[in-house]
Amino acid sequence: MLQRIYATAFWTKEDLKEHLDKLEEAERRDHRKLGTQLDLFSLREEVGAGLVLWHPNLGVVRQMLEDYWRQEHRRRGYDIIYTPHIAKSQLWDISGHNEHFKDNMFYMEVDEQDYVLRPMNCPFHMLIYQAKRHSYRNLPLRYAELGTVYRYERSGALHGMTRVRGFTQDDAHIFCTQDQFIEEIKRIIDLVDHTLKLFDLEYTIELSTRPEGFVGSLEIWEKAEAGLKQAMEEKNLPYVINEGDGAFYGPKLDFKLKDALGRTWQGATIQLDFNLPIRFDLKYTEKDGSLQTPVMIHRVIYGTLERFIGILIEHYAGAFPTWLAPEQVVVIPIAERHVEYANSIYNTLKDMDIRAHLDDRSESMNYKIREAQVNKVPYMMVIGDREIETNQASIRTRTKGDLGSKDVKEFIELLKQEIDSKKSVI
RNA sequence: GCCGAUGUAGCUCAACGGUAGAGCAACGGUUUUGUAAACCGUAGGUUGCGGGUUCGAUUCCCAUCAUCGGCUCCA
Repeated sequence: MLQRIYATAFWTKEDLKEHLDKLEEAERRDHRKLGTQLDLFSLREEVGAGLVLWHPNLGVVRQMLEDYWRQEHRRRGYDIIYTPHIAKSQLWDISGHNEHFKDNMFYMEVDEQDYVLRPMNCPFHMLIYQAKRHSYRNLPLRYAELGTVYRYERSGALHGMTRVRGFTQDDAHIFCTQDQFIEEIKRIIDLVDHTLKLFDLEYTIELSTRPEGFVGSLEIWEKAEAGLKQAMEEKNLPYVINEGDGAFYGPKLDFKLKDALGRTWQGATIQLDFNLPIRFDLKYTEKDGSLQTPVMIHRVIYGTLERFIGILIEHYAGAFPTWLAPEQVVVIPIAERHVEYANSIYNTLKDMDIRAHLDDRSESMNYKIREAQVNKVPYMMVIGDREIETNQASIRTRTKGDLGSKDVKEFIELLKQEIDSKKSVI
């Protein structure tokens, strides 16, 4: 009989202590723990493994990410589309998913027809492309969708929000000519870099090249790989090459993010696809009138909202920057006679579209402050006799503590600036 | 899916063969407070679900679902 034994060894006591400190910190930042503590999300046995319930607090964070995403995509020439979450099995025969991913898909039968809960969005996007004739003149076409998909992941692979069975990809498919895809890839890299910088996330990039059993011509693979390398070099970004690790349908660039435990997670990915456009018989008319097959790029920026936000929770240790914070300000009247003035401040905040809450419970100021701190609310406005006299508010931040009294109007202006710029200014 | 572990109140945990207990949260009351927890009280559980062993199971056994650590796989 074989017995497996795991051990971790250290040369010195200091190394051991460092390791233990790191574990403790990782536990403190664990998104699953913070998910309960901060009332962000839950998983329920009766719903099913790997299916996330987003609570109102995390709903706010998601909305902010989605708003930012839509704005950036509109700005960068994407068309936003919506497609169904299920499709007849026939569609997945065309795409080849039934052949390759059968074990990972959810099937159902209705009216003696087989349907599939979609594991990917691409087939739908290609059908939209197919809906009309295309000319080289209107390429590239960029279809984007926050597409929710379902994949039957192995039970042992599930992990909090970062590895689940139902998730929303911030997906897009770009249809372009062979002369355009390098430029398109550079544009995507820009968007990824811009987005990850916004969250102060560090990443590493991996380029995966042609595997055994690839589809498409050697010529286009070489052009594609060279194109990806060229794009990386022109962007002056370091990357490592995973020789032969590309998908059978095309080479790809993967952006890896780290969680609190130092584990790396796949985030953004940019994949060239020489296969699906052929399977779906996609065409466009070239200058000379001939019909050509477009190059398709699959790409995600966040990857999935579930995983990305899980990583963000750990990255910020639950203390979201003001623009993302579920609750941005708590107004704390010290005694009952301060509630009226506090309420007027609260109404002003609300009118300014700032996520605020008036804590007018008959609890002590210290209790309210503690609760706001525990909930990691970025700002507290404490209101007492002094503040009412001077038309001010005593400002406390979750990180710097008491900042003293400030003019209410001026403070709200700063706060608004901080939210709009998505950067800390106070 | 595999190897190992765990599942007790909303949360964090205790009790471990003799009809479940605390703190916090919730609710009611008192208190009106100056920068991280005022005080008193009330309520809350077929111990994940199903079976078995036993006079008796939260406790032991089996199965199942879920979670956790690792492997494999992936966004």
